[in-house]
Amino acid sequence: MRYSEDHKAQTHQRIIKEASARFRRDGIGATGLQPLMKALGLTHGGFYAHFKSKDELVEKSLNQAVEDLAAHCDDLFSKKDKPLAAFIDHYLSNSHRATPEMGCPLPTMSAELGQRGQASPTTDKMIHNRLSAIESGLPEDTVSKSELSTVMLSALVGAMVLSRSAHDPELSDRILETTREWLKGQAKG
Amino acid sequence: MRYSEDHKAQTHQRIIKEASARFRRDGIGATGLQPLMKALGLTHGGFYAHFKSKDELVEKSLNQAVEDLAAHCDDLFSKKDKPLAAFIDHYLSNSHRATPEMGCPLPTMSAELGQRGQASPTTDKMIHNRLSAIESGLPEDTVSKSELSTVMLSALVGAMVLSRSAHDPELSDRILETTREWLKGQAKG
DNA sequence: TGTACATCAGTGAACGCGCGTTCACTGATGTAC
DNA sequence: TGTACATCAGTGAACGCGCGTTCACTGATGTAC
Repeated sequence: MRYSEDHKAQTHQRIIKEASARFRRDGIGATGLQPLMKALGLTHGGFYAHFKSKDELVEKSLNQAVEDLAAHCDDLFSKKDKPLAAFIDHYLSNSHRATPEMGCPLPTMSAELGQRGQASPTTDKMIHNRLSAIESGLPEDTVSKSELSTVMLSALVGAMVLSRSAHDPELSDRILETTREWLKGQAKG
Repeated sequence: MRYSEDHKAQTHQRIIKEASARFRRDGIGATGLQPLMKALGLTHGGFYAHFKSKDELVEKSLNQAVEDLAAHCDDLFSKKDKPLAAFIDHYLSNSHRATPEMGCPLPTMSAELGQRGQASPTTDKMIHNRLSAIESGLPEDTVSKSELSTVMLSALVGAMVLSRSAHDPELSDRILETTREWLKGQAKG
């Protein structure tokens, strides 16, 4: 072989990783396959040796992002003693707002996935992951954990969408901070 | 004149109206000017007699949507005795979920506006409108009206984004219903 | 040890298509004389 | 009353461009004999 044994698998993963970042940062429709492959030092023709279509790449990128973030989330929930507060702080942080390409796909991709008619079980898996993470961080004696975690996820996603689209930095900050502190208040029970 | 005196102004408005619907339903990038003009029985060449670019149309469409929804909202708040509960019911209704083209631009357009670098004072105006509407519907004795209305708007927008992107109808319904009932509980004070 | 062949990840030209945008033009009307 | 001209909303062909996708090919490697 001209390449090492797992070379193709590595390239496959590199494409997914780069795509998953670009889809979140620029949007799915605005991400071209040609520039994407070029950024990896490859030519666009080779793309179809790895994926049968752009839609398949979207699906796989989403899956990858879900797994990465689930791992990251588990990590956070196992290390901190107040994991839910830490999660909220992280989700509604300036750094998450500034780096959509590394962040949660829900505020960046889900609207477009809906519009493209590309909602899939993967989208649901992502939502369920987030919901159960939040739920596991709620105090034992919380009355309606499932309901509260649903509302909390809605507020997290909505606040990030709004703060990213606000033109005035003060408005953007205020949305983030207010929602963050309020949710942490709720998280205490 | 070949056309009535306000003919051009009418066409101008028809373009804005159709665009504002398509932008919300399909996304900005996925909406072509050619199909848009065709749907109005016009040819695409004439577009630039009305707008200097697609971006200008986006901006004006958003402005139009903001004004329409503000009017609709004022109407709702003046007629009902529990306007905030009615607003929440309406925002998180099945019918709003099913007709993004007639609904709030925040869940449908704001993420893309951010990604396009097209966030503008109009986006902020839309957010401020919604915030003050919600705030005006909160009970007199609410402790931190401004904070609560911010969180409520985040939850409204997030719940709509999530429910529209969910693949499983049950999950979609559950997000809508749970957030709706929970927010109405908060609205009571 | 040397030669012929198979493998296969990646190459790059080409495909048709729709995009946003430009522009010379049309043709029905109102106005001037 | 009739003719020449100005107006201007809308027409439709054309522009260059990037898109997703296809495909015949390359060339470095491992294998067979």
